[in-house]
Amino acid sequence: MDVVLVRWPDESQRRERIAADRQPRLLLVDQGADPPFGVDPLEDWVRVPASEVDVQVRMATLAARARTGATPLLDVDGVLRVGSLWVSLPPVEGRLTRALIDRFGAVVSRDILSRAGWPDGAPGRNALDVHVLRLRRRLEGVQLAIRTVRSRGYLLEPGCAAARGEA
Amino acid sequence: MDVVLVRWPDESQRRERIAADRQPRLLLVDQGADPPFGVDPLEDWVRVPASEVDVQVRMATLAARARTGATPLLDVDGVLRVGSLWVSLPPVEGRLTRALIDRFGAVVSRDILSRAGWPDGAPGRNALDVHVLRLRRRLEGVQLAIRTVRSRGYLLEPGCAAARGEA
DNA sequence: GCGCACCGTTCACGGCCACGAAACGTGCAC
DNA sequence: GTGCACGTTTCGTGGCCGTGAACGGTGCGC
Repeated sequence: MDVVLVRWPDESQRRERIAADRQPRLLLVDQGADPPFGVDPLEDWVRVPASEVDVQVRMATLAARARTGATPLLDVDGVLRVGSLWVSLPPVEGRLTRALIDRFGAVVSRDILSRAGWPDGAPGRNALDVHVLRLRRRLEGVQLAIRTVRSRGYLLEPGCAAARGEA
Repeated sequence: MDVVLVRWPDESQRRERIAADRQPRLLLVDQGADPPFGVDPLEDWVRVPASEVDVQVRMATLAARARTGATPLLDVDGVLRVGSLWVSLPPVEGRLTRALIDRFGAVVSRDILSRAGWPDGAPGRNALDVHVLRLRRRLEGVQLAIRTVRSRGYLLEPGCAAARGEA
């Protein structure tokens, strides 16, 4: 996702719109203006005029943060895209993945997954386990990991390589 | 938690030690040096010389991020989140942790913990000790520590980085 | 001083259950 | 046929949790 440049304080309401969209942004702070205050890691600011390299580094940092926090995208054809990587998912695994992405980073119960994967009623009890296993293998290729939360469900999160910031 | 000022690139290895402790830090970047690159939201940098207000704002931002990131949060699925780290807690340990978080930083008596962990009546006397032991090990992974207050109870506090600062 | 009760820490063990993983079979599409 | 998607069976592994027991520090009574 691209980093947006915003003049501060001139474009302060544009900043709020962009923040609501959770887009990374770099505020260009006018001489004499007070810099903005906020805890959002997707926002940074720089006092203008600034050297080219300083601006570039801040933008790159914001972009990297956005990348590690970005949620994967599953299109209607069953293609899962994460950054520049992608895999195609068979029907059942696609539906499971959609349920996991809807609550990306949070626990999804086996029950919800079961209903998501088989809307017309689940097959045997172990079918879900096996499909999670196969889905895990497939998701390694796009740097996603399914973590087990015992007796509660599963959770989708960025894989270890992605967490380290490797592209 | 206080923000540490580090000269860059002179004190680069000090920076790494502080980063390992998850302490917020502001790097003072020398004229002519390349600014550092990293995704850690607890790190920021400023090109020296800089105006007083700029440095103050960056330090305040880092301090605010450290505060919000260091406060543990236990969600309904038994997942304990501290900043970007998390662990899943089994039922008994989850209930103990909830009682400890409700009085974060203060002493919680063994009696209250016992009732919190086993609402339907506690098992043997040793059960609480053993669960506290196991909970301690688990919480190391999210930088939290359970301290014993002899004959009073236990208290939960931020882990090693903060402890080093206090001692 | 000594012994002793109290309190807390840690380990080892066993039962139970959730989950992981391999192997196999079926059916479908190309 | 060949390959893939999918479901089932079966077995192994490891987590959760309570118990018992050994060990050590602290403070008290004598």
